[in-house]
Amino acid sequence: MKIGRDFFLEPTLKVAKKLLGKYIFRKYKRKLIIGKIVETEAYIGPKDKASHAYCQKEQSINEKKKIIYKNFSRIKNYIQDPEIFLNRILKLKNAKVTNRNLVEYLKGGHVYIYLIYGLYYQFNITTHKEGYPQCVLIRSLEPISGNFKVYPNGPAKLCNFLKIDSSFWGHDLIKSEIFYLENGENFSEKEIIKTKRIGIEYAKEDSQLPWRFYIKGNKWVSKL
DNA sequence: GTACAGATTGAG
DNA sequence: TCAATCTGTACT
Repeated sequence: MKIGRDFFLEPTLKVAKKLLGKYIFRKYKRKLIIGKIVETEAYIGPKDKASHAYCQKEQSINEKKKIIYKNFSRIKNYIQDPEIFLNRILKLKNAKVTNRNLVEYLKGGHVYIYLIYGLYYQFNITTHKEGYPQCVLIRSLEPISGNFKVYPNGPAKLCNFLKIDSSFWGHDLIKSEIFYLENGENFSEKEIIKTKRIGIEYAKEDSQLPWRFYIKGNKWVSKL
């Protein structure tokens, strides 16, 4: 069964754990690529120093508006009332808006994908209510169907496996017929390993938060 | 305008 | 350990 909107509207840490064991379906060239999520990380902006929505210096309202207007055509299909969307973002403190991270402010169930190091894509799913920049980074999949020569055991590698790129920026996983999630296994707290997140040393004390989750004993969890 | 770091990866 | 080289930020 396809996963619906409500699944993604819950608190981000809960969603990050619930996503373990769920299936990602991707229709590509008349074939179905399937992967089971085995590793995730939560990013809870704007208070989380590791989040793209975190800013040390407050961004001006005019600068935020400029970026939202500039990118409006890219997100207009995913919001109901532009006025409400704008006001929610503008009243949030210490929240940064960029051309890249704007989709993080959409309600749960949308795709936040971006290029990192000029080479690799990172696939995140937005969580929580509209106006709050929170998401879950999908770090590793267990391949169920697809090209088994392309290992999906890493955040960039799984994008290659799923054949997704920046064209999916903002994509709605709930309404989509070509890229969506299906229900799968549920894991208890003791079957879920919690560690600090990877590669975010710059986030100071927040780099130590236990917001990375993976299925205990699963061989497809990414290597460090 | 220029410099630099980053939610990574595979090769050596 | 390093290079691949895009995007955002903090400087000049």
